[in-house]
Amino acid sequence: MSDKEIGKRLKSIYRLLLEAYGPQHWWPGDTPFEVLVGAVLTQNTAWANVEKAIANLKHERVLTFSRMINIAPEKLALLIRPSGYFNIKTKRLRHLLLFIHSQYSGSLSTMFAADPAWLRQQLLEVNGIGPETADSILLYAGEKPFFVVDAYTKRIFSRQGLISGNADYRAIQDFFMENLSRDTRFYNEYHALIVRIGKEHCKKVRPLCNACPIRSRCRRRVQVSNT
DNA sequence: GACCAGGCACATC
DNA sequence: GATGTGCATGGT
Repeated sequence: MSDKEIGKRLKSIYRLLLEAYGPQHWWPGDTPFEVLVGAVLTQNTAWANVEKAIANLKHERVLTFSRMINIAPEKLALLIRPSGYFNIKTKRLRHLLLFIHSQYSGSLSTMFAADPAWLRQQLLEVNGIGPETADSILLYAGEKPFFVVDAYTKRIFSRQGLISGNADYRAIQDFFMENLSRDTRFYNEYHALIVRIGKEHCKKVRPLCNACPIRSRCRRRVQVSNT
């Protein structure tokens, strides 16, 4: 398949998803700081559990940079407990906050004014910030055009036959970014739609059901039993 | 009760 | 470099 055909295919899938589900209005957060915190809390975690943790943080009024960096780690862990992995996530949040404090004086707007590629490298050096979390922060908190790759992206697009099943993060991200124009709004919506269809149709073991908007192109099309 | 969720770091081979 | 494991709560 030529590059031109791949680009058309990716845009076609995007259109199908948008027609089926409409705009997803991501990221679900009121401020860039809330988005950044949510990006850590949602690591391998259902969003509904993250919402409970965010609600706790809001109720205790610690969802700002200066408040969160100053509260006791034990208290932070207690508040984010519903999002799971609360001890490790407390450490990861603190690593991230200390990085922003030392490098950007605790200012997200200063941080996002830095060269995006350089900032991405810096974020990846923070313990607890991997490629998906870094790209989520860059795209959804900083509005920088980085395509976010997650488990659903890999599963869905390998089933579509567009990427290899053993492609790594960078290879998959390059695949999208080399075949789609670098557009923050577009990347925002595309990833959100992938998560949406992933939750409904493309879970790890569940086969696609007949209502899947891209089923006709899916290699793993399986008849669903009556359960 | 098993499986899954919008990952990541680290140990081991 | 690839593979396995710990981290943990809450919904289905």
